[in-house]
Amino acid sequence: MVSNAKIYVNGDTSDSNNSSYTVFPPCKRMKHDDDDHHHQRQHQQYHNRNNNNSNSNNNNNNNVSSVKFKGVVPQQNGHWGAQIYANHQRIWLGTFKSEKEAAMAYDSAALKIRGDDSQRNFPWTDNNNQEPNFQNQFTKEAILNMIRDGTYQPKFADFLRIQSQREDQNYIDGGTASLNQIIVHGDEQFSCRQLFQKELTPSDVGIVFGEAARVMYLQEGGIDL
DNA sequence: AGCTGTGTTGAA
DNA sequence: TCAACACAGCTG
Repeated sequence: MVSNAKIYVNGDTSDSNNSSYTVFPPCKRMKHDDDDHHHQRQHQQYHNRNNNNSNSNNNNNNNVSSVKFKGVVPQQNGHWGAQIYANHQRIWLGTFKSEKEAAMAYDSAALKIRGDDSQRNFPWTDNNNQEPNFQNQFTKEAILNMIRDGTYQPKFADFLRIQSQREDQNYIDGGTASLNQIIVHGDEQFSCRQLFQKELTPSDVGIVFGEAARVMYLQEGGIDL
């Protein structure tokens, strides 16, 4: 259970603002607050299990939550274990501070073990639909080990980051025409290329367009800082 | 001592 | 296949 996990990119698009947020390694995370449970109720519709016993919401006697995720089991101390079964064996995926993390661990393991049409806890999103491509780089054992040691999510986040940078670069490389596009600003007209060559500082470029544009700036003869 | 993960069992 | 439960054994 050791990692330097920083961001968690899997799953939850019901987050209002973005698709990534700060996390801690498995079993090292802060307690989740109530809005976490709102998300879980939504997901329970997707993962439609236990719909019958709606009165189980009043979990009065013990630490077992009313919201059940597939492959997630409560631990004595309030933590959550994740597990998946394959060929008559339980594969333990680790323990987590929140049900949601454990449920995400299950989804990632299920994707590798059972494929992308397996039943999962969270729906597919723009982010996690790249997950099969990410997983194809690794063996099943490697994926499971990453899930267990907490490095899976940060590595997947790196994968997504690199992917989006490549897309940015492709846009610039293949976008010569758009560089020559004329922009009208007041009485003045200039091309996008002129903007690159004359108007922007490296920091401007970095802020507005990110790393890919910084490379473009350097290719155009800009000076790196 | 606290926690993790395995052993086991019964339900689906 | 799956989760509930108990607890052995590991770790800090």
